[in-house]
Amino acid sequence: MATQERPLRADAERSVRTILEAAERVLAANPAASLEQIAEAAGVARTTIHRRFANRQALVDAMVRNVLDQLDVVIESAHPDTAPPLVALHQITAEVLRVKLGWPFAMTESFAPGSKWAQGQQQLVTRCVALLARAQAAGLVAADADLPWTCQVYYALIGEAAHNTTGTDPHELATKVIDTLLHGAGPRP
Amino acid sequence: MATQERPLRADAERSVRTILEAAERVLAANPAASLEQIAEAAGVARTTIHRRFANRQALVDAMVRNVLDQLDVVIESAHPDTAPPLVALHQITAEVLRVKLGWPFAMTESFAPGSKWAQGQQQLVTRCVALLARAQAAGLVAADADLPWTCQVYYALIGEAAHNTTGTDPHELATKVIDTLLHGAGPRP
DNA sequence: GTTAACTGCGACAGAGCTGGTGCAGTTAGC
DNA sequence: GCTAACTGCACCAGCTCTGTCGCAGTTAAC
Repeated sequence: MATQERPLRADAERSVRTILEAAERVLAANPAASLEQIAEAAGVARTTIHRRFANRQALVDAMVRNVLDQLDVVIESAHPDTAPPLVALHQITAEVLRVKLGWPFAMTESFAPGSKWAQGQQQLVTRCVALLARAQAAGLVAADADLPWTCQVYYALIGEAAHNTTGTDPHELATKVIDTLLHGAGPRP
Repeated sequence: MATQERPLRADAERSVRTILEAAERVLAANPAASLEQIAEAAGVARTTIHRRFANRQALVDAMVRNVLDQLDVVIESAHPDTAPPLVALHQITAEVLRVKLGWPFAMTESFAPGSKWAQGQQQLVTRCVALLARAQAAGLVAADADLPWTCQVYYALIGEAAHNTTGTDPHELATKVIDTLLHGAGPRP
């Protein structure tokens, strides 16, 4: 079966990575795809997936945990509590976009409402709101802004930007996202 | 065995409605739900669903067609080509929100990328861009704004607003959406 | 070099979903 | 009131997916 604690051998570790990446590709295209299809995309026998992951849910969970860990690192390394708000915001946006472009399925899965990841996600929202509050204190955000709503909009903008296959440079996209978030589409004074 | 052209009897018509509404409720909660669950929610035998809809896809198609028709009516009645842009925008936003709150599954389904509804959706985008262009001419939107991107943001904002169960009044939500779309979260001059 | 871990393959059982049929009872429409 | 349409029910056939097993061959780790 799977999901044991014993350290994996190097080749097993490798096939786990391969499976996770293939699952991302396949499930992004079709969330209802079978394990058979995932195995084929990974160049692996279906039984191997079952050996490494107890069931489909365990596989998805591993994918989600993977991106959540990445997001944690990304946010931490942007120093959202000490760096200038706009700098941190830009840095985080670009990096989150990079993660989202690579792991779209796992990303949407982790953000699915009412999932087991709700608490982990709530933690992200809290940090996001905290950063926005710093931006507010710095005058970047209106004093009377609805921060949870702004945070929601921020996530949505990142999601939309990730759909834009044209501008694939994360930093360029990040600039657009933050510009839209702060100023909208209206005329500038 | 279904989707015939012969006019349905009144009771059959009624059960079709019941099934569509139940399907919306069930599939919104779980897109992978079985027809059995939908039938149960509709207070109907599963075979009845099969009698009215050739297969699962036909059922979903009917749901999507239903909302697309609603959206068409909604947009048309707001006179997007003649009414003042801001008025039309607000009117459309509020009504679309009303539709989305009632048919979240069908709505996201119809907007799924690469679906058979892509062309119908493209038509909506075109009309949306046209309306935004009028708003641009009226000075509501920056002259150098990226209209397709703005339209994308507009859709995303509507989607997010629909997740807000707190402010359930469509007009209130519409105000928030348009305000965010045009001005973002930054401080007002 | 030995051993334990890993993999592919073939096969299997079980479960769930789909789509269909026939029949008896009810109901809308004329 | 008559007829055709509609529905629920029981039942069935077929399919796909999941999860498991054993075995033979390969490979990493000591």
